[in-house]
Amino acid sequence: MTKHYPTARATMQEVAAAAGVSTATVSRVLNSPTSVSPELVVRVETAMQTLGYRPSRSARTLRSGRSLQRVGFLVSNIQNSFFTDVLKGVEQQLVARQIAIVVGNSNNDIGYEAINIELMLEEQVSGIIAQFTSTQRKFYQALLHSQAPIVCFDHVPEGLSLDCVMTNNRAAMAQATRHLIELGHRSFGLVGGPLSYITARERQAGFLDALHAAGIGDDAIWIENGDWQIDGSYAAANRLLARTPQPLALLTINNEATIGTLKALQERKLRIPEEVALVAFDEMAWAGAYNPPLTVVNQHPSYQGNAAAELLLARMAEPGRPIQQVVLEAELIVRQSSGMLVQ
Amino acid sequence: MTKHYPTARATMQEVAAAAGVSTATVSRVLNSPTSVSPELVVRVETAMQTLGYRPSRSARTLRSGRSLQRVGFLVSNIQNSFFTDVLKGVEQQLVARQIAIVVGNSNNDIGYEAINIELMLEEQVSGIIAQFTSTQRKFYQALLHSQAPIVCFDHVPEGLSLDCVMTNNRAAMAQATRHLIELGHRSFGLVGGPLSYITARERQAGFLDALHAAGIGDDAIWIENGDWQIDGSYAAANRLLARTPQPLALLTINNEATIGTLKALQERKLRIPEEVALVAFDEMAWAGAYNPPLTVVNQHPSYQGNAAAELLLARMAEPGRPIQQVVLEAELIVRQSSGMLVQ
DNA sequence: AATTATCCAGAAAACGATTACAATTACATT
DNA sequence: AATGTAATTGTAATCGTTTTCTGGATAATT
Repeated sequence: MTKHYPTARATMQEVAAAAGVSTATVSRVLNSPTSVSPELVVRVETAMQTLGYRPSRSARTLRSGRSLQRVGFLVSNIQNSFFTDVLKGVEQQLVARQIAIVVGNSNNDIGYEAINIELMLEEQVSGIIAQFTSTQRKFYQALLHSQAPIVCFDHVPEGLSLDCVMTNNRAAMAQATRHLIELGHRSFGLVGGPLSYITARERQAGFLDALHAAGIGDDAIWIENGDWQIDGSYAAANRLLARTPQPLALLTINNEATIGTLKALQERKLRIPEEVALVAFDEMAWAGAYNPPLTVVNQHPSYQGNAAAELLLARMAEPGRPIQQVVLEAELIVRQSSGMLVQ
Repeated sequence: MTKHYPTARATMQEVAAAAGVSTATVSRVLNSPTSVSPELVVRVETAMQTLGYRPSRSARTLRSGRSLQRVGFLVSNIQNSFFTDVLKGVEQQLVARQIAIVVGNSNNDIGYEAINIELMLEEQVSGIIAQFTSTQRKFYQALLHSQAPIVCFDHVPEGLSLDCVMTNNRAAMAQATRHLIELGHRSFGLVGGPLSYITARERQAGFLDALHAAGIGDDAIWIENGDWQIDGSYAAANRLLARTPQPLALLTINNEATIGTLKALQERKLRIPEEVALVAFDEMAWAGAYNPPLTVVNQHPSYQGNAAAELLLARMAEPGRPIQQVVLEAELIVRQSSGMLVQ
């Protein structure tokens, strides 16, 4: 008994003919089976089975207007594990609901981002989950006017009110810094990010909050900002290490900054945590396998993805609902790079 | 002079009316502008501009049958950087051509993979670039019968003939092993993968090729196979390290195996490369920032993505063309984890 | 028993594009 | 001047669904 795989795609017409009903009935079986007599339901369903019927999304979307079935996922760098971790969370929520995900990767380029946005709108995505490349509102005018439901994560462009999910960045960074203080470190460096991003500003503020609260003087605080990416952070870390006394306790602003910093440390043959202690923002698959294992701030990215998907679904279902922000607390995972109280 | 953003989406009808032409002409301006008089082209184009017209992909796809505009990208684990690196390469090729990418992540689960495949087929993707979760043909019958153009990368399920792009795995692993031999190492371990995958078998074969060619006896060769993933590889590495004399030269079968192995090494406080030398399969963003920097085999994933996209485009354009395999040579990036000739 | 309400299924009109075909025009050829 | 040809443009059918509207059958109410 071999299963039958039709060569060409069967249409609703053919299913209707095979079941001896009208296409309207087939459609009803698909969309609201309760409104069709049980007898016909089975007849139609077996017809669908044997013909290997698969409804055309294009036709559905075209006819019904709404396309509850396609969602865009836009990020600045698809190679960054934070974003793919979020994507996984989004996927979990959406695939179960038969919603396809269209990905767009701007690769940190506003131009590509614009192309991707256009593409998504043409695709008639019913919503977009985005980590925008820029903080400037002007780049998103067209998107905003398209009326598409949007959920941001990581950061929201200046002056826009949108649903979003974020980490409590200030508290997270403060906690990480406090951890370093409690370990007895006395001078502190931050490999930061571009201050045009609220995310970078908040994390920096958290860093300073903790330091000032502990009465650490400004002469023991160094900050160099990179560009969220490996190379820029590598340069920033090098600037920092060149003018900084050791021992030093270092924090990084995100996962790529961590890699750049590690590279700089590695090249300068500085020992972690003896000469330079480190707490990294963002958990990474290999953080526990690093030598030494890295103490990190975990933003729970896949959970953020879940939350973003839920927000989007809610917004799509009820466009008029109030704008909502979901703020998640991060978790400090203490490993060895931050140094130890007892050596 | 503010740009006009229409609230509701304009249709081709409206554009036609605004430009004082028929919808056929508007369509032609879109699809083969040369067949329309220049004068009308500009009239139509300005009408599209002012109305903010954006063609409906659903309608296009429905009417034209072909949907040259949507491609599926299916992987077993979207969190694995090798796959996202490939995705980036695919993206580069496709977005420029206005083709959207629908991602599917099976998360190493055949069931989820099947759901994703169904979803993609419903989406009427015009082709699929896939890194299949299983090697067993039976899981892909429905997909195959759908007639959708498919390009595999990483591996091809048993007994299927499909376009694909792969690394010359055997040669790559042999080269890596030879590197270790030349460095003077004398016993060798492999943290391998499931041998049901041709990819794992080939890499293992390359490992043995080089060893046998150098006259290394079987008593100096250890192999433990994991599951391509971190945890399984961690366990395999632990088995290996438990029954292996040091010094040892180790190879890993992929990036996740590397992380698992590193974790095991780290826990056992084994020094790299003094006690255990290491060559890792797959370049990773942080490989050069590890302590010590990791010698790796680089598969050029984003280039593989480019190639896969090109293959798919070619197949979509000409379904009858002969099946083609693209085999890429990998590159050994020598850093410090493999040990040094001169200490 | 007559009337009304309820339910179910079909007919047919959309949705927004593409495209075969027909019609018009302009131009070249004789 | 008449005819043929090529280049443009328009008309209308069509893609595969959903959905409104309508009719007929059955059940419920009086």
